[in-house]
Amino acid sequence: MALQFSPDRTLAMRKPKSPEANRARILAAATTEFAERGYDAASMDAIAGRTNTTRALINYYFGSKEKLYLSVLQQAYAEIREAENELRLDDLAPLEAIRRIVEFTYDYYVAHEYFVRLVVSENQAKGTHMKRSPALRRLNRPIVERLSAVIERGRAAGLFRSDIEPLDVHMAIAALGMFNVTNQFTFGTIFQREMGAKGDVAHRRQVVVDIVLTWLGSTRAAARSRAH
Amino acid sequence: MALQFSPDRTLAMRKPKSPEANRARILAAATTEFAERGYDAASMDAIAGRTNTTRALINYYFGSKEKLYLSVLQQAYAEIREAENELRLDDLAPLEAIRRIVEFTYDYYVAHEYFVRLVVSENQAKGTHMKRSPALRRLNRPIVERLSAVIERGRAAGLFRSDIEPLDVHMAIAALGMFNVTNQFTFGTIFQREMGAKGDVAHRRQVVVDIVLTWLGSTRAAARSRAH
Amino acid sequence: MALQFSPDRTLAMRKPKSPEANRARILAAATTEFAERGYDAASMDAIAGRTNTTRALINYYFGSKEKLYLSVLQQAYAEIREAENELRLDDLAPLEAIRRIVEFTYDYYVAHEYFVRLVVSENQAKGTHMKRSPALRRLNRPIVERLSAVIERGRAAGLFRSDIEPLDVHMAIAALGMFNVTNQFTFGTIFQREMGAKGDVAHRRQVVVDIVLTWLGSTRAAARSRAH
Amino acid sequence: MALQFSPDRTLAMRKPKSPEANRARILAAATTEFAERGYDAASMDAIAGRTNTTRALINYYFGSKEKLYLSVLQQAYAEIREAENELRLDDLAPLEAIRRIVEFTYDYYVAHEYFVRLVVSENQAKGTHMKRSPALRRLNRPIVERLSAVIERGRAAGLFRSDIEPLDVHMAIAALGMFNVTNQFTFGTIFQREMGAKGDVAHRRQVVVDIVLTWLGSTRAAARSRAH
DNA sequence: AATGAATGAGGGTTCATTCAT
DNA sequence: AATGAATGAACCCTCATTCAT
Repeated sequence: MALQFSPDRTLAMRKPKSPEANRARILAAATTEFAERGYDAASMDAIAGRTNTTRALINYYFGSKEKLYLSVLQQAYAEIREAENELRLDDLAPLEAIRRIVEFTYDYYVAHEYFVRLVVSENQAKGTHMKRSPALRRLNRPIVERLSAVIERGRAAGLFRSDIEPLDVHMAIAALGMFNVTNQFTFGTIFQREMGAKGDVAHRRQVVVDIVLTWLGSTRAAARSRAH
Repeated sequence: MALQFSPDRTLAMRKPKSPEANRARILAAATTEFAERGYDAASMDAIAGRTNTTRALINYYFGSKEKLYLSVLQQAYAEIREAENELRLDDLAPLEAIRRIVEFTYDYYVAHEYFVRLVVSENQAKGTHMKRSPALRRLNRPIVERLSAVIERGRAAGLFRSDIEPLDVHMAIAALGMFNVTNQFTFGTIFQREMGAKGDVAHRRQVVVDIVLTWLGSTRAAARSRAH
Repeated sequence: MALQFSPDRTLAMRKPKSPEANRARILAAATTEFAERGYDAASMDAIAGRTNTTRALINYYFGSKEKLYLSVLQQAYAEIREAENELRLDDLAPLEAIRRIVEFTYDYYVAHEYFVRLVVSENQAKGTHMKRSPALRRLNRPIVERLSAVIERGRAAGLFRSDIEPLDVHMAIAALGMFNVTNQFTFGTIFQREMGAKGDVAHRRQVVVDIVLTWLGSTRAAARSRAH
Repeated sequence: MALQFSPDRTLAMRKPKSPEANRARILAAATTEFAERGYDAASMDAIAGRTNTTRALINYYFGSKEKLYLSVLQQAYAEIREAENELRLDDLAPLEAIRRIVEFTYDYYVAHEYFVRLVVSENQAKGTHMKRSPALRRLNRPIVERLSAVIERGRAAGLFRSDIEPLDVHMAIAALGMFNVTNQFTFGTIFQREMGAKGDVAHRRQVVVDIVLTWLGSTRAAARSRAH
């Protein structure tokens, strides 16, 4: 997904022929702006500026700031869902499949920081806008079903603990991957460590793989002892 | 520890006697406002409204919106640092000490959501304001040193792996605890699970304890096999 | 006579076959909108919305907002003129004929509030648009001629005073009937009395009949004494 | 009440010393604008322009367009109430007192067209704003009480009919006086008669006096015969 | 030490109209 | 004959800040 447009490409055309392209350009610019500044602070003018159009045109296409924002959110989720569909987990042994899921997720967040920022932004807004959009409320990310299937295979092979909920595994993967992006500035500053797409990404990703696989693969006995 | 602690602790009192109290009230109101809406979207007027004062007075006390924000951030970090200082880890066995750290961190985030929101907000702003404040750039949170000491004790006792960096442990603890708060709205909506201070907090906290202790306590051999 | 007649009589039908029908639908919707909000505040978009067409189409049919408005005004006057033509005054004794005129006028205003609102609106605009339309400037409402004829009959029969101008009679009838509709909200609120189509319409109409007939029927001597 | 300001008087002063004067100037300008164009069509910018200030300042003083409008309405009603208080009806015989009330009302509307236009405008808006203002909802215009007292005196003296409600008398007076102003443009155009403050004001006012006095003074028997 | 007054900039949205097709 | 696309202007309101007192 190309978020960075060369402004020159569109500067000349006053009246773009295709409204589809216009819509897409606005959506891309809005994605950047909303990801960059959050819903409230994002400016319709800034979005217009990024696309060489006007606020009026944006409202013509999307109706309002909130509707535009919801379109952005919807597309962002659609994109990650699409990417998740590309994973070929059935070809891999359970352990390798988990590793792939973790690495995919970790890398996706690093490569698509805008997605992470949008999700964070929506959470900072307490999910206000998501609540109002039936389409977004109905969202479900297939990654958890895939994850469940892999875990089931692993359990059948005696490789994974059976007292761990797949959703908790997903949460751990998401949390550890997101944190790398969401907290890169404060964490980086306070602990002097490069985060996000900077520094030793491979190492930090490997740590997450390690955490998740260790957890999933530990024996039940050990788990019991940890719980008092 | 009091759950759901509100920073706006002086909202009830109307006309404070001293300028000190005035300053404190403004700081408390600003904490709430900045946490609630983020830096850009926060309104000086709203802060004034929460304190029965005026925008002019706030500028008189703090100089500008950004300086006020930095004061808020500084105090928020000072408060968690203080709380971390209360932990009495030396009295505990390594394993129990780690458990206490994880639970403390998890609970602190749940109870002090405003702190989490401020940190997220500053990261969404890419650390812009933190960078400009020498005091904040010099921030250090003692928790990592305490954590290091505990891990060292655990290693000496042959309980913990020795190839894990304490900072990575802290990151895992912070990530898993923060995610519970930061992503409660989207995650909750998409996966139909109560997050944050709602739902089965104890279970979710126990999951985090389990993840961290399993990881720390796994054998080196197992770890080696996981890294290809 | 149908009380509460709505000009928006075709709102239900969706896609009309002929451009004629389209024009009529737009006119009806425009009547409602202009009556409801006044010329300036009326929105071409709202009119388009009421007809499931677009602003562009309306301009295509009518040329501009003002031309549309003038068409609306013209039709509104044409309609009351038509209704006035239905009165069969020659069959009635002078006194009864006057009563019928008063009651017709009073009821017409109550039932066709949109007409009253359009007239008021045009007056609030100081007749700007009417002035520009030759057709509207040439408007004549036959009611006054009919009224004159009745008064003449009444005078010949010695029933009515002869020093009263028919136009003043018409003005009194119109004023008293219009006020009931035009000032229903402020008058109703301030004096706690239901106005317009609500409350005791029959009583209020009877008051107007009483006023007009008393005035017309009073003796010249009495009138002279009243004028100092 | 001076609605027409010489703009020169205030053009030089950038920062008026007295906020009171500023408030008054804005209120005066707003009165003119709202009376001229109605609530919806009135422009905050135009009001600002009339006072050499800015929209922001007006909002600073009045909070919003609607609050400003309500202040205008309130002042307009306060002014007519004040004027009504100046009437010295007790010194006059009942018949003369009624004549004075009719003439006062008629003249007030002619001289204070802005008041009539505001009232009409609020009615065109269906009383929306008045409903929201407790102060305006509580309005009562003392003229009706004065009128009642005079009518009572007249009845006691055997001069007036006793089956007429004072409120209906007030309504007739108001209706006939208002119509002269409110419908001056359409009525004038259609019937070629000067209305409002133009033409033979004295004659038209005398007609209203005649109508009201004739009605009030007619015998009961006559009235009975008119009601079928 | 403290504050009411004032303001320029920018916020999102609605508007009537134009124009190429 | 009819319409989707596009736009510049104007709409009301909120903002953080300045300044005289």
